[in-house]
This record gives sequence, C-alpha cells and structure tokens, in this order.
Amino acid sequence: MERMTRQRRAIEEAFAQAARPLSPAEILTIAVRAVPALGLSTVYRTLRAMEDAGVIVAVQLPGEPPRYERAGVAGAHHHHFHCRACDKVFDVRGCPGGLQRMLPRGFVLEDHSIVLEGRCADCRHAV
Amino acid sequence: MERMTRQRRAIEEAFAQAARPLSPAEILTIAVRAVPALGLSTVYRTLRAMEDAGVIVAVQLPGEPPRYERAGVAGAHHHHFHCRACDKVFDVRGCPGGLQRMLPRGFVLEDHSIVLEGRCADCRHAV
DNA sequence: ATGCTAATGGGAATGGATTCCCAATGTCAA
DNA sequence: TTGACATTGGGAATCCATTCCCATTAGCAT
Repeated sequence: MERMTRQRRAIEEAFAQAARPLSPAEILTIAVRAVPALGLSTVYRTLRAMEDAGVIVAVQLPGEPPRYERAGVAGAHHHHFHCRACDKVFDVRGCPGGLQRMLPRGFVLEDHSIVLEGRCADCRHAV
Repeated sequence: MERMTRQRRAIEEAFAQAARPLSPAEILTIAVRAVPALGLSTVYRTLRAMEDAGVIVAVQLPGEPPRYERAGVAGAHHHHFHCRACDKVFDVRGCPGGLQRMLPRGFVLEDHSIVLEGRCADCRHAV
C-alpha cells in the first residue's frame, strides 16, 4: 500500500466513524457510500495491508468471522460486547481481575479474552 | 439416532475418557482406536444428533472451529483454557464477578464467555 | 502533463469445515 | 433367525470466507 487511494481513504474513514470493530462486509457497506464501485476484494486486500502494517488488529469472537478495529483502541487492554440482535460488536472497558485463580495447576496464563453477549442499547427492546 | 451402534458407543466413550472439549477430528482420532473403519461423516452426524438431543454442547472459541463437551459438564457455569502449543482446550472452573460493571449504559447482559490462552501443564516447557 | 506501475474490481478459484448421497452393513423387534 | 430399515463410510458436493487473476484505472514523482 504505497498510494493513498479513494477506496483506502473510505475504509479508514469507516473505522473512524464506526468507532467499533467492523467485519469486512460492514466495512464494505459503510465505505461503498463514499466509493460506490468499491469491491470486496479491495476491502480484504486493504484490511490485510493495514493489519500487516499494524494499523488495525483482528477481533476474534467465538463462532464468528473476524472483525477489525484500529490498533490505537486495542492498545489499551479491553474486551468486547456482542449484540445478539443486530450482531454488532462493541468495545467495553475494564477487566475483572482474578483470572489467574481460575488456572489449573501447572498451567501458564499468557492472555485472555472476555466476550459479553446480550443486547446493545439500540436493540434493548427489539424482538 | 434410534440404535446404539459400535461407532456411537466409541464416540461417547471418547468424551468420557478425554474429559475435555473435543473437536470432530480429535474425536475421530480417539474413537477410531475402537472402531478402525470409523468415518468422519459418522462423527459429524453423531455429534449433530447428540447436540440436538442435548447430550453435548458446542464450545466456541475465538478463531477456532467448535469443540464439543458433555452437557453435564457444561451444566455448571465454567470457562475454557486454550493451549497455544498443543491446541487442546480444557475446562476451568470459577468465574470472576464484576462483568456487569463493564457494560456500557443501556446494554443488557445475557451471557458471557472467558477464554484463557497460554500453555497447559504438559506444554509448560515445550517450544 | 506524462508515464510508470501500484491499486482496483469482480468473477473465478481456493481452502477448510461440514454435509450430502447411496450402496452396503448392522441393529434389534418380533 | 429374520427382515425392516436405521446407520455407516467415503468420496463428492456444498458452504462461506477469503484470495487470486488480470485487464483496466488512477496515484504521484518528475
């Protein structure tokens, strides 16, 4: 990625506006408003380049294809909330301690992830 | 699943012996010792039937294909440990509270999952 | 403005997990 | 023991996410 193109600008803009982890499909949906001809190939290609460059990081959730978010946000340790109604993922701050205590004897803890499931504010009363 | 076959018995036996969540491939590896001709189709078919019957539940980890474990084990609230060296998954008991406090305003918490990553006792010193 | 070439788009191809298909096999009620 | 039919095995087919291919388009250094 040596050149700044309209499509790349649109993708970066999508991350800036959403302020939450986005799937490739979500990114396409948002960025296509700025660049109607935008193709899914370009989204994937750009995401990979951005990830390699450390600009974004993958957010893996159980049983879900990966989302991506800006590395800056991920810089601070945080976790995620997955809305079961709209399928969107949100960042949540904070982290309960005491995980070390859950560890079986002899196991070494290197990292952890917590995923909260439920309904986001918008889907609070949705079916 | 109306009939008790050798292959189904071997699969149930695999769960009983392993006492940890197993992937379809792991189940095949273990159960094929009792039934050499066992096919992967049968493993998948049986897993689905067992899941539908509520005998086992799927264990979803971030970025991983599902494992399965007996529902009895899952009856008690617990979480999982994923060994980065051998890729095995283990149950861990306990759960830190305070997750409610991480929730953004207006969000409703329905469930959560915690995945610990690191090295199991066996891989403690592995490369 | 020009030219080199990186980047695009979209349809085809890939890869891994899972399901389907169906002739052969094995279970179990009678 | 027998027969109806549930179950099996394994190769083909499907599914979905992602990547590849390549002719066309368009940054950007000069």
